Amino acid sequence: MTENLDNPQAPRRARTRQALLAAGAELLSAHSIDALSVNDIVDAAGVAKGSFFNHFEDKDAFASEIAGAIRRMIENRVQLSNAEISDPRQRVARGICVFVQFAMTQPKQTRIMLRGQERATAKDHPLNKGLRKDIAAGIALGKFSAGVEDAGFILLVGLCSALMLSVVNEPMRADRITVLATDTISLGLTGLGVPARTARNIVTGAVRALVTG
Amino acid sequence: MTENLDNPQAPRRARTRQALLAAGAELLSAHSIDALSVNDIVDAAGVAKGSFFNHFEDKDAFASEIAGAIRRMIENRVQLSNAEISDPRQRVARGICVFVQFAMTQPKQTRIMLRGQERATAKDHPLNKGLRKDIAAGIALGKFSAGVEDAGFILLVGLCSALMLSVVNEPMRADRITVLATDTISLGLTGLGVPARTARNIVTGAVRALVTG
DNA sequence: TGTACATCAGTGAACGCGCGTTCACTGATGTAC
DNA sequence: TGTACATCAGTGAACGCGCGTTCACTGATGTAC
Repeated sequence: MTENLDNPQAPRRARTRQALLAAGAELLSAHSIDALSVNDIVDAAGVAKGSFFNHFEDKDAFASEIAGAIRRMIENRVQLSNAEISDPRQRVARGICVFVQFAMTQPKQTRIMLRGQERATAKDHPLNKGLRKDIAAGIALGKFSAGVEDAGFILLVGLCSALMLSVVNEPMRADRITVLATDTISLGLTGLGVPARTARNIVTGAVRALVTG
Repeated sequence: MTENLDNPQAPRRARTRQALLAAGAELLSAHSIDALSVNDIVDAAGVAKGSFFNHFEDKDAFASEIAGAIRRMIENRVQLSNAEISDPRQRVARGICVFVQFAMTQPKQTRIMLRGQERATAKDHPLNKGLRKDIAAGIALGKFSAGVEDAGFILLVGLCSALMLSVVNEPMRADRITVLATDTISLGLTGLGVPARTARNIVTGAVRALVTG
């Protein structure tokens, strides 16, 4: 992105690049990169075949670029939404809310994200590191049960994925999604040892702040 | 399968078919069907290219056959393991244990199963119907909190997927998996409203009966 | 049991199509003065 | 501002390769008698 600002011919180049990325995001929401041809991509983008290789090494680099952009987008949103929040229970609830919100508003990007989820529980992923840190902090503060570091992590990651999957796969009105997310995240926190009523209050607040508002 | 018994030439035909399916299971555990060529498959199976089309309409039918066989296998195992169990809490715990066990012993099939999980939360899937029925029964009996039909379902489906993903992606000794599964499923039941200590007892019993034993 | 025949499944060469990739050319954009 | 030039990105025809699919042939298996 930075190089575009330095380069006086950026606008034209950037337009082509964006057209390709947008077409790719559209197509990849329905098919794996292996199921797509470069012809499919350039036809959808309305550019010549040769242009594809002006911008991307090959199909796989193209797909990685798109997946990476989506990942960075959601990482930013989670971090932003939790910047001023210190309570680990709230941080966890708000983080998952951001994902649900993303699934509601960007179903296509969400499908791409969910398809590449072989590494969803990998410990080196920034988002997973953050979640693990929040869980550890919650345990240290006595807000979560002792010893749930690993199991709690798996519970919450799974819950978040399954919730997003439901949102993008089942046609639902926004208010229905809000209720479902509130219920599901509350159960998750309850599982981690937060009293059921407290969990619900915390989650309701998070949903109000991030999804409804 | 039945036609093989009627057909006197079954053995030879069945052998070729099995070689193709076994090679497919191996290859599909690492790549999507779109990333594989028929050449890849017949080379791995050690049969001639033409034979592939004696047995399967095309690549997609071949992949469906393999995925379907895996799905039927796990459905059978879950049903068998719960045939004599009526307590919904136990049924849920044992069902998830069967999945974990499967992930431990059949990591390749598990990867194939997890890759095709776009429909993991679909309501018409037999396993999902069963899980929903168990949750409803648990609520009716007062064993699970009121109103957790949908949220509890999402929580448990997500937990089960994330647990399997961890098992196949992170190298772990069997005893570590046992502990992790026990912890995670316990948190899940706790989330659904089962008292933490009761949940742990139920899950420990299920794990003993199905994974350890 | 042995022989002649029928059926069936396996084989791999051959086909043409569509793919990823290249590159000489065109036209747009920016720069010098 | 206008003109000549340089640079850069877009274009699409052309390439050869590997793909999915077909099919005439071979050899294995089973049947008749």
